[in-house]
Amino acid sequence: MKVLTKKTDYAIRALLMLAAKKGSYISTKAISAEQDMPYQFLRGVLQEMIRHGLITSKEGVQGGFMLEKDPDEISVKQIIEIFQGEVQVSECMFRKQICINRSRCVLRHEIMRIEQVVSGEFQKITIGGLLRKLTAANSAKPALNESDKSSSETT
Amino acid sequence: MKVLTKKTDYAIRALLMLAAKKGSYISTKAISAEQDMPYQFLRGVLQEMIRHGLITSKEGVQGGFMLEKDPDEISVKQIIEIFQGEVQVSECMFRKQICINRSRCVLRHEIMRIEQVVSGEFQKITIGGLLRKLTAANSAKPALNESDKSSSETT
DNA sequence: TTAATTGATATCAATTTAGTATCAGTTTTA
DNA sequence: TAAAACTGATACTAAATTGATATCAATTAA
Repeated sequence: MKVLTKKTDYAIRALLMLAAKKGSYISTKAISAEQDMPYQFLRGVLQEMIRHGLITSKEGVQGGFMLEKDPDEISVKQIIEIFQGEVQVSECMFRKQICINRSRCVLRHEIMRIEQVVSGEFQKITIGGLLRKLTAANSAKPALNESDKSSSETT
Repeated sequence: MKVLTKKTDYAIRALLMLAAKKGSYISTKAISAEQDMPYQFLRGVLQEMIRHGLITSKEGVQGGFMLEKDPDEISVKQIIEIFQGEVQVSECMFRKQICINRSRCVLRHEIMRIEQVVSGEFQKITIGGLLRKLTAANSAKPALNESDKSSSETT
């Protein structure tokens, strides 16, 4: 059970970069190089975020993307919803067919409770919040955007 | 973002039926008919659960499947793990590559916290618990396994 | 012996996910 | 003004996952 897709992951990390340099344009090339994401794929992700009003762009040389919204107003939940759709359980089975039998209903009720929990947790996490943690981590340790194998838990 | 796949859904509901008639064998045919699940697909799901020791089977006429474990010892988390793998975030990116850069690490930390929350919620829900809710619902309202459009919220 | 059943596979189609390629248009700058 | 560095908009592809079907062998009860 995988929670985040690549698109969501790339989107969040791109937004973190844009938030860190709010007010200036950063090119797809710069983001993809620094964050190690496939260039063309990232372009698609960024364009999708323009459509959703999270960022703006400037064409041509010195162009790129810039954060549009307040980082504290962008939640991970919003980003997930853009790239993976609403946090929900089993699409059709609980929504379209509307509770076929009791065991489905009982199960559905419990699952929907979890849906709320998960959704709420993702809403709590914002780009602004993540960025502050990121900056705090950076000031504690010298390396800024380099590889960091010291804090690696394999989990 | 879909939480449960069909396999997990079918598995849970099949287990609920087996738990309700613990000690006796129920055939795939009976389960698939009552719960409206595709016969061959369900067979695969049931066989997978045998391999994981949740149920046992008896071949031949009057054969079928029987619950092996205590319903209170079977959590939805276990079932998800059988059919969808461990509740985790973005496989490779946080595990295999072990924290490539800081933004990934910070994000990972938050996501892993949610992972714990979600996982914990799924662990709380057991077949036994669901069954009790199911029975309580059934005694409140007459219909046992029939369609139930009265308690339908479209969400 | 036959019908009902599971065991074990093999196969398939649709969807989703991840990624690549291309061409047109825009803007800076040399 | 022309080239280079960009985005906009699509079209395409490959691989993985999901959901489902089909088949044949073995087993068991009646």
